[in-house]
Amino acid sequence: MLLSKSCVYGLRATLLLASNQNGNYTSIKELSEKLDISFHFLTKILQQLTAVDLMESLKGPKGGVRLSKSGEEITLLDIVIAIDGEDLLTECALGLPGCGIEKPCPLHDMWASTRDEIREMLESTSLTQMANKGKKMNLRITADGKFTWE
Amino acid sequence: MLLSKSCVYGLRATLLLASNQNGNYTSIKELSEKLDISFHFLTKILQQLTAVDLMESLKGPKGGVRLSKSGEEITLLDIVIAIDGEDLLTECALGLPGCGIEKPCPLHDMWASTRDEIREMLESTSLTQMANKGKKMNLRITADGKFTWE
DNA sequence: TCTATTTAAGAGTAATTTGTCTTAAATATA
DNA sequence: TATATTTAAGACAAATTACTCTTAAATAGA
Ligand code: FES
Ligand code: FES
Repeated sequence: MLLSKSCVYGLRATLLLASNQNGNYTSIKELSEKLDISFHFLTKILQQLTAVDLMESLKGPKGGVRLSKSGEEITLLDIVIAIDGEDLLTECALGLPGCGIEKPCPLHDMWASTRDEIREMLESTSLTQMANKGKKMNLRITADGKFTWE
Repeated sequence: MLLSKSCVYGLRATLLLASNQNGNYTSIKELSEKLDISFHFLTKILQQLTAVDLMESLKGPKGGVRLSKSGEEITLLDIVIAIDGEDLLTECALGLPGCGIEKPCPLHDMWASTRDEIREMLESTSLTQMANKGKKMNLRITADGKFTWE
């Protein structure tokens, strides 16, 4: 799997947040229901995003989470790195320690270029871009497809 | 992680087999020692390759494993699919079921093209090609780099 | 101030992946 | 045929990932 489940859940949730960013807090309960993700699990994941200040949270009634800046300023890469770390983008395809430095593995050239392309793709795409695309083309971010971008 | 550890171990072992393919059987013991992989674990992994006839095995003294055809005819993709399955090359980046069909997810276009590129890269590269490259450029297929392509 | 609501934190469970160990089956060779 | 060697198979254990549940802390609003 390219991305962990946690990461995928984090992406889905932040896409949703970016899709109707209005300054208000959205409760994790609401996110978890719309996205059909376990509430407690999603809470844990989103905590990782608030920990690195990609999100802000507020406890209590009217509380919830919101992006800490405009969704245009947050890239998919920001979310991926916050949750899965840099491994995907730095590790050797053969799992050898210290990709690239000293002695590369036989797959290095091929993999390094594909890997850079993945990074480029994630880095050049903002949450808002993806959310807008999803909204405009009515794309899917849940398994059943019942989700609607209001 | 792009590839599972099992898959990576399978690739390393088959690269080694391709690097000195002479019709003889190589014992898994020898492979596991050269590659610094647990013998029993590697045995299990290679069984998956013999199960799909990418390798042949022989029990007893002088026994071991060998590629069932020329390493030029076996691609990296063959090994990856035999061990990790098609998931990496067919699954949705957001983990949604049925990538592409019906309603794609917002990442679909981007991911599908990157994914095809990964497939292309694995499919167009044979074990022998990689092994020759490794031999010629003295590249690394173990963590410590002590391994030598005799 | 009191209460209901909501995130934070952490313990605990389940599933999957990774790795170990033991025994059985096959086979080359003496 | 007897023995040593090697893969096959399967039970088992450890580590990681995925998920659940309970309790604490914060806060808006009555
Ligand atoms: S060293 Fe293996 S991919 Fe870089
Ligand atoms: S539907 Fe998500 S990548 Fe194809």
